Amino acid sequence: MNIGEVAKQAGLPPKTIRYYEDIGLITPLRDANGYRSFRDSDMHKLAFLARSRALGFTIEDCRNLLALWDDQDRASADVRAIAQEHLAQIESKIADLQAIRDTLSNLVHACAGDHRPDCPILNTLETMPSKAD
Amino acid sequence: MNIGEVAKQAGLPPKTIRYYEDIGLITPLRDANGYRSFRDSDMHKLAFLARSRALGFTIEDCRNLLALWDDQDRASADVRAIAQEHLAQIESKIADLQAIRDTLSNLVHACAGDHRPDCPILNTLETMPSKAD
DNA sequence: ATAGGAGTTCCAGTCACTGGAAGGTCAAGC
DNA sequence: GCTTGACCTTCCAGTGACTGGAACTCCTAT
Repeated sequence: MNIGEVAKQAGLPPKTIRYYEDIGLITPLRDANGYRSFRDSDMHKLAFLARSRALGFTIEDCRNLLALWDDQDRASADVRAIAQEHLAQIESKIADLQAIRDTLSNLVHACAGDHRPDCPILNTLETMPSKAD
Repeated sequence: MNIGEVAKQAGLPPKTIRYYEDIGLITPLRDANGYRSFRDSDMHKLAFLARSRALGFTIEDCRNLLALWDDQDRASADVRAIAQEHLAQIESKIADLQAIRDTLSNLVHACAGDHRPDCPILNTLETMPSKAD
C-alpha cells in the first residue's frame, strides 16, 4: 500500500507518516521504484500512534507505549505508569486553563466593549498582581 | 536599571527580555558601555507583557494589546474583542483536555497495573475508534 | 592584579510537525 | 509515443516562544 492510502486509513497526513519513519517509529519497506510499502504491522502501528497522539501523549511516550505493546512480557503497571503521569499533566493543565478562563471571563464581562477608551482589561493587565509582585 | 534588576521586578528571565527587544516589543536605551538601560516605560511594558503572557495571550496578541494600551483614543471594544477571542480558544482547549482526561481516567482505572501483561490501555489504543474510522 | 558575577552577541536546539521546491513515477487518454 | 496530472521521493526552512551555551567584554571587590 502506498503512503496516500495509508494516510487515509490511519487518519494521518503523509508528511507526518514520513516524519514518523524519520524518527524511527516505523520502518516501512520500499518497492523497486523507491515508494514506501506499508505492511499490516506498519498500518497497525500508525493507527496506534494516531490514537495515542490524539490522547496527547508525547512522541517519546508513544515510542515507549509502542515498545510495551510489542513486548508480550510487559507488565501492565509500566503502561499504567505512563498513562497516569500523562493524566496528571493533563489535569494540571486543565486547572491552569480554568484559572485563566475565570480571570479572562471576569475581565471580558467587566469591559463595556464600546467606543470609549476606558477598559478594565487594560487596567488589570497594567496593575494586576503577578509572579514578580 | 540593568537587565538583571529589571528581570527580577518584571518576573521575566533576562533572556526573555532580550528576546522581547529582538522582536520589537520594547526598545530600551543603551548606556555608554553597551548595557541596556530600562526606563520606567520599559518596565511598565515588561510588567504588562508578563501579565498578558501569564494569561496565555500570544505574543502577537500582546503586541496588539500594547498598541491599544498606548493609544489613548482606543475603543474598549477592540481590547474586548481580543480577550473574547482568546477566551473562546481557552474554553475550547479546556473542553478538548477534559475529553482526553475522561478517556484517560477511564483507561487508567480499568488497568490493573500489576506484573501481568494484559492491559486495557494498550487494547484501547489498538482498537479504539479514531478520526480515520 | 585577579576573581567573580554582571552584561553583550550570536548560533543552535526545543516539539511535532508543515510548507514548499525540485524532481522521479505511474496510469489514462489522445 | 506523448502529454497530463496525480502521486511519490528527498531536502531545506519555518513555526512559537523561548532556552542553553559559547565566546567575549565590563564592573566591582579584594
